[in-house]
Amino acid sequence: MTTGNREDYLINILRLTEGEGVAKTTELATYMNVSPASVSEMIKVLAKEGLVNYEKYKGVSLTEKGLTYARQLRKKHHVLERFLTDYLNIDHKTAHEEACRMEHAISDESAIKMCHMMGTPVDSDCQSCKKPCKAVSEGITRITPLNKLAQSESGRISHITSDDTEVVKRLISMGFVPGREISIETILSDGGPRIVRMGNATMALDYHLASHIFVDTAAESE
Amino acid sequence: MTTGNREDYLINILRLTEGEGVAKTTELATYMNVSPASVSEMIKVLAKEGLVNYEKYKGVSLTEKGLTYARQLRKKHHVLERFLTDYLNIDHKTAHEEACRMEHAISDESAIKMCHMMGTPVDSDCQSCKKPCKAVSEGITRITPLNKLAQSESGRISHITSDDTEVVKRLISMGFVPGREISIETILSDGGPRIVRMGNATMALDYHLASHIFVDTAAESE
DNA sequence: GGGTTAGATTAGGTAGACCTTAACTATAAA
DNA sequence: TTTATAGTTAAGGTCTACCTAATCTAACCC
Repeated sequence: MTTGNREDYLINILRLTEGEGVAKTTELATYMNVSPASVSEMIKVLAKEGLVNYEKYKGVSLTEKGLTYARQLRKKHHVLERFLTDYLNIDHKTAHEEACRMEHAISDESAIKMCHMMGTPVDSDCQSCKKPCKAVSEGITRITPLNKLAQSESGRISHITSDDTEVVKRLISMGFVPGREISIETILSDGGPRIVRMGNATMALDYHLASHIFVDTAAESE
Repeated sequence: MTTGNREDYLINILRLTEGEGVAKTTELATYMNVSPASVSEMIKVLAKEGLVNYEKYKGVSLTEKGLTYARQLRKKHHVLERFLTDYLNIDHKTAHEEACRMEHAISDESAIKMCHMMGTPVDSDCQSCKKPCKAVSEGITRITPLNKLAQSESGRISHITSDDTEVVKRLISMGFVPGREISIETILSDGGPRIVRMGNATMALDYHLASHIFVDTAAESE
């Protein structure tokens, strides 16, 4: 793992190379408010770690490894930023600044799980983000809204999603936490409440509310 | 703001001084796996910032300011750790390590709001945490157990939960179905039964039983 | 092709955060 | 009062990250 600062360089290189193929030293220096000399120096370090392609006087670009790393970072940033604004009600500017700090501290695993928790792709124009989230929530396993599950079926909560943040918050506070095992005890009527069991708690849940909880039926027992 | 490392020193001083009044240099050094010399040095820095009381050869203790700071950090740690384990299903050991990193990055504001989001006090022996959490968590979501509702208050049943499946089933069979409007007609005594009205039925309900029914008081008529 | 110049690189240096070892000093218990 | 233990200072090392100044290169124009 590299330092937070190095990670910032990577992200900025990603930003600058997204359109063009390479980022120029001066360009990057201006962007980051440091001297070109500092950039040259840092680039060499990053090159030594195999994160950037570097040909003297020709500008930098990310290697495959660096690209993955940088995208991952950006994803973390988005995931955190979104969490801060949507779940904690932090204003966007503050959330952004905070995400800038936290993106260096959060692990890959947590970022992905956070993404799942929030249920939706984090950033519509972030491919590396969109895909894994989608993939995990739809492709790999059978994800079904809780209200579509038959009696006695069970699985693991994959994610919770709703247009309404409040609904998500409420469900989570009720204990519908992604990752937990859940099973349908009883279905009272077709469009009626579901009685479900999670761990050693049983609860009855409105049909409509249940539709926001997505269950991975492939992951029964651990 | 100090660096992450300095913050670690503060937390560890807090830990070691919690029982005794002061932490000894060597003790702290052993605890943190650094030389006593490093501790002496750092202590001086922290003293200069007004975070610790330091008398040569007499050990360190936190000043009021340092105590607040350190408690805040510990709170952040707990809040994050709890979020990681409960919401993201990260195992405890990993969550702890990650919280150690993130506690230095998260803002006070976010930590508090995160605490609110999770609804419960983060740490039972952390006063500064206990209070605000309770207050706001009840404020924001306005989901209240039926037995805590005041007379003539009303709302919509959000969910029913209990360790005991039978209890949930019984309540459902009595007509306490999520989604239904409910109001408190009469409170017989503080810990006594509630007489409630749902639709055109009235019934009396044991105080304890009522505690399993959660009512959303914000959503009266939809 | 040769000169000019903008841009990039190297060299060398500063500063801060931590850490270490080694030598010295205070404290308190025998 | 002595002495062991704990604590402190001094001196110095490493690492990260930055800077300025000087040098170098590529590329473009004539």
